[in-house]
Amino acid sequence: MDRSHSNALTQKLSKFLDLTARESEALASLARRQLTLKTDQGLSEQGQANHTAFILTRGWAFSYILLQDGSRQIVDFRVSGDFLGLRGLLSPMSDLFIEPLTDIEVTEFQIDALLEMGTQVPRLMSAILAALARDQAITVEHLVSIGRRGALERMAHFFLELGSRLEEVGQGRKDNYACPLTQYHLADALGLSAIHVNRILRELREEGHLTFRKGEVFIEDHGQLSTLAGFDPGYLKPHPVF
Amino acid sequence: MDRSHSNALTQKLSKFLDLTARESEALASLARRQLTLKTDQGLSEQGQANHTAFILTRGWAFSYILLQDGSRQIVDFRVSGDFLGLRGLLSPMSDLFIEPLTDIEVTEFQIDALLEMGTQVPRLMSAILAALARDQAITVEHLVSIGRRGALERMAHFFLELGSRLEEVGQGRKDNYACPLTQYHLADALGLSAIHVNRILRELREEGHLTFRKGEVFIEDHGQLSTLAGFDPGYLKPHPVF
DNA sequence: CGCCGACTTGATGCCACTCAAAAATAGTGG
DNA sequence: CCACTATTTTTGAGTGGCATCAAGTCGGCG
Repeated sequence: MDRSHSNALTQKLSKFLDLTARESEALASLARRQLTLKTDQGLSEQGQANHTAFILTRGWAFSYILLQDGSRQIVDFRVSGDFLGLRGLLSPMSDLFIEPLTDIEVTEFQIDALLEMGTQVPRLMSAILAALARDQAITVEHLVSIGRRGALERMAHFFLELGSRLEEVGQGRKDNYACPLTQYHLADALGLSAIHVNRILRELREEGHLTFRKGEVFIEDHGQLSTLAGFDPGYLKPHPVF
Repeated sequence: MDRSHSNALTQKLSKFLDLTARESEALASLARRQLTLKTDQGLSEQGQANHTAFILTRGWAFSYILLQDGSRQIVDFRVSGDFLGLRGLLSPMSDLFIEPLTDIEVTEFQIDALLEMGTQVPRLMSAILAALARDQAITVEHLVSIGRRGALERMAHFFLELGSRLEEVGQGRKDNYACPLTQYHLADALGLSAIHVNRILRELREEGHLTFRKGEVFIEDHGQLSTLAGFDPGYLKPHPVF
């Protein structure tokens, strides 16, 4: 897997199937431009208009929904290799916002062109479906966490998932990685209050399970914590496509 | 839209784009067989093996995840016209179960054949992506409900969504429809205890908002309740595809 | 008729929220 | 480099929403 300098789209889809040289080339030609965005530049608007979506190549972003009472539900944090705004091109999505969490780099591509390409190289279409399906599996797992796990398990599960996803894209180890979130982000992602997040973090730290300090996460005993949180990374692993 | 007797797949996808006669025919040829399933026959297993998925044509089903402590999180209730098990073919999904809630009828189709067809009729592929994206939008809305809405708004939002979805497929009116769920189902879908579900239902009834009795739902003032619950059906409406 | 699943209601308790505010940290301009 | 401000983190006290425990009612069905 020595494609670290090739196209972001190529890297993403190669997680789901082995690309031939020809396929890689074709994909690479889809990338329109590299963009650098700062913290306050939302990118939900960008895409809708000109039928483009993005792949995140550096930094963190997050997608969220704002309720009328001003509260916020964060749907997912997006890291290197994740699609941004792909779903918004395919369905209404009312009011899902996407915002950089740090300064980010993204590569832009056109959905039309991608679909067009799918007709010539069918396997690519499967890969895109698989990527979409994986995102859906992640959302479902968050739903389960918020619906049926206590605050502590929920928090633990969250950091375990994050660790796995980051390790997968070479951004750290599953039990030790950089993480630029604030406790407010955690609160809005996990359906808790920021204050309670703080207490739970303390509890996790004092129990020797996990430390989250100054933008870095340490997980003491990954196996033990996985059991505690009911974390089974099965839903994250891409699986071979036809 | 007088295709009520045509193929289920045709009906489903025609929500997202206008099919030509040729396209309809091609799609119709994908359906392998009609199955009738009873309440206790799960169908997660069925699909995975032989690469088939289903469209629900009659009755209700639901998808859920079981946690190790025995609790259950229902992800979605599926009604006529919804896909069943499509995502499971594309990603691992660890342990998402799908089960009939009533006796149901489904039409089976092969994912491979569907993808294959997409290469010849590209617009179909867009429609499938759109259908998947809509399911994702629904899941996200559930996430928001559980994460950030109080029990009463959450319950109201749930019945409002259900009403819209049922009306869309001609299974009732958005403010009055048949609904075979038990309070336990509601509890596991909404992240509440069954007992609390009961109290909230009573409150909704006494406040004159909504009645759920003997498998039937009445919504008094749809507009008012929508405001109360923060329900905006935008995320449900299919939107034109390229 | 007796059983069982679904629904209902009351009492009690805890988990997580809100309100309030201080301490630590980071960012900014003089 | 330091004062100043904004953000983030931390802690305490009090409250409330929702869970749990317990038990009784209703209707359907063998």
